[in-house]
Amino acid sequence: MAVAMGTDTKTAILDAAQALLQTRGANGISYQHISDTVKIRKASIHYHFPTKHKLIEAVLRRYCVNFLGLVDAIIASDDPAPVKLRKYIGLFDRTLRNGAGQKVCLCGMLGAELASLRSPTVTLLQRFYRENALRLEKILEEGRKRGMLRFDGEAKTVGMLVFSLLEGAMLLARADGGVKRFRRLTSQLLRMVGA
Amino acid sequence: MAVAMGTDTKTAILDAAQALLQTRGANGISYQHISDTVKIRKASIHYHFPTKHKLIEAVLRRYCVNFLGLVDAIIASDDPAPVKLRKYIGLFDRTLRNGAGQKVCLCGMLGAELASLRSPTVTLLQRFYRENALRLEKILEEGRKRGMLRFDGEAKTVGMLVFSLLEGAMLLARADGGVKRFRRLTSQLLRMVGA
DNA sequence: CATGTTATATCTACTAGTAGGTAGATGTCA
DNA sequence: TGACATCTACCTACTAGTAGATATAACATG
Repeated sequence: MAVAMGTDTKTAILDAAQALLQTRGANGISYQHISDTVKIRKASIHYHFPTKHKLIEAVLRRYCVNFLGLVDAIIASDDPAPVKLRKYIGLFDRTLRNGAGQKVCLCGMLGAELASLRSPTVTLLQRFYRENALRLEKILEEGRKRGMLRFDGEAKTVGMLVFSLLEGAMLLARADGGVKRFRRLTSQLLRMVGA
Repeated sequence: MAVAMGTDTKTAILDAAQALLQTRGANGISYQHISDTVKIRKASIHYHFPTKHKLIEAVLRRYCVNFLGLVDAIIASDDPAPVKLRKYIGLFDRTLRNGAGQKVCLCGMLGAELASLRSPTVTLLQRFYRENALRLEKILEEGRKRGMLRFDGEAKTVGMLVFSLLEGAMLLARADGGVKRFRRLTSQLLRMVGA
């Protein structure tokens, strides 16, 4: 089953690459690292993803689709805004938990390495940031309108603020304090938007 | 003047390394990059800093002392808390501006690359985070006591939140929106602590 | 004051290992 | 047979780090 096998391998490569990217970053990993994890030869990875840039781009593309899909599901639910917000934060919390406290958001990591990335990847990254801020704005605005959230200022700005904080808090929590600290920070954040 | 010359070179190496670290990260730079910038041979860098880890550690150590020194000066002034907070944020703002929008806080960058760092560097990084949170707590608590700041929750937690946001906002602003976006985020932050 | 000594600092030239990437043979299945 | 997938073997470029020669300047001694 050449086609099916190939697809599985491709997914396995993407999975391994993503996990490595989230812990060590783009400049901290090599095809050899991925090869060791997936148990496939280095050259075979090049067959599926001819260059490292293309591989990173593919990982990022898949990550964005998945992540924003989860966010959209949260938004589509009929939960009240504070619950939606909690669930949104839960996505980040889960990443921190699943990676044994060593993984951060892929886009936070790549954001730090921005100078090493190429055009399609950078554009994807920017879009990811914007899409998240946009969705948070939506949740916040709706929550405020229904009196379930309370904060001053534009919902758009607060949305960006929430997103920035989550990315920053993940980095800091990984270095010091772990999930526990992350939760203390997000609880405080929720309090500050009146949730 | 062997001694004086050596000191200057050492400083020049630290300066170049820091600038490169803030834009490209630890895994994104090499002794050759520094050599090109400082106009000294690669081997001469090894004379001053035998290994890359030692060099990074030295850069970080100097950065922490400088940065915390500036923060302490802000705290020691008799400005009201909201002004102190603004000045503190100004330190990050300046980094973003000076680096033509390409530099982020050294400790935010190294935080992302945590998995590639070694023990003394990691410890320094953790200390830097704690020291900043501590100083912010001080400013926040004092401001609230005097009625010049208004927020719910522990000052300690809010201090960590402010710091996390600043680190996160720098990363995001560099990728998308620049200094302008950074300022919009920090203005909103100030608003949320009643400044 | 001239001279030899020593420590500091820089250089050229090298090593072993790893990086990303390629060529081409081999296997495998429809 | 032919497309897909994987392999071995290799290439060139770059990595961190080392060895050893050389320059320089402060210092001690006759």
